[in-house]
Amino acid sequence: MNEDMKQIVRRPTSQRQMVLTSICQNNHPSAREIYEAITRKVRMSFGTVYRNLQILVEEKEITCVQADPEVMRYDKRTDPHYHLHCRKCGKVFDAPLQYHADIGKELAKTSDFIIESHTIVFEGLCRKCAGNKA
Amino acid sequence: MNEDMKQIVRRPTSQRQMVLTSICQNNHPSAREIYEAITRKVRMSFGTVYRNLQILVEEKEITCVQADPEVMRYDKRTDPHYHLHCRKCGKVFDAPLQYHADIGKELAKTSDFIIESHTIVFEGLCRKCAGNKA
DNA sequence: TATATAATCATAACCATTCTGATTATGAAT
DNA sequence: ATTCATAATCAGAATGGTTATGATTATATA
Repeated sequence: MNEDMKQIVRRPTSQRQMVLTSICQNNHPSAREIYEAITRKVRMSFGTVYRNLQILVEEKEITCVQADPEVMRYDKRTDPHYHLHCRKCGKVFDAPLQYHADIGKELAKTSDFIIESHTIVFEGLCRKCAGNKA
Repeated sequence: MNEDMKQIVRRPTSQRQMVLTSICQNNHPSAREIYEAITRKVRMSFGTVYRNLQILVEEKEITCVQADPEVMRYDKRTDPHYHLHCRKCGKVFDAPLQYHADIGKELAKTSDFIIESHTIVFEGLCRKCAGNKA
């Protein structure tokens, strides 16, 4: 029996469920936003939020989105899609644009890089911020 | 004479020139990498590196690239183009792929978001890391 | 040459994220 | 049910990238 063979058996916890629920109820929240939403009702450690975010990503229940340079954001969606990032309020939105799975095909021919996935982030202003005279 | 009217007159410095030169001689370096490359030869404060990076971006002499989740990287190129990010070594490379200026056109119609620009990051393995059995 | 102020330096502060060590909770075996 | 092993939690410290501060230095212009 090898050390590396030993696989961790996860135990479901109310804390992890709350983190997941919070993500599902919010638009691409950051760890801090999740922490604040939860601790308005119950007590939870910041470390617990981060650890459960990692676990949920590992388990493919959520994905993380690197679209806001300031902070990592989390997404209830696990299917590949693109994002909009508002440079004013920092919020991230799903882009209503079809996913182009073969966008890297051309690249795979001309490059010796092994492409596994790709992301597209559109920068600009959300409706609300554009309204408030950009 | 309004306070806001007062415009800063920049003075060229050897430090800023060294930061710029370092970026031109390296592949998408981070602030730390620039700092280390320079301080191998002369003494320079970390704050000076960061401040000059900001200035060079403002002056559009360089651009910053958010492709490595760990750290901000800087690019001698100022024309729009895409990037490859190696998930193993973290290095960032230019993607040999034509820039599609109108990729957001469709989106502009179906979304109320004001799109100003977009970025594409391809994730995967660089040649070197792929060689070293991924 | 004097003056105003931009730039530098060293260091502290800040913020997001990760780690640590003690304690608690849980699933499985007895 | 009780015990046991260990996953999960908590509070707080540590880490690492980045920004701010305050004193000092350098430089463009009068």
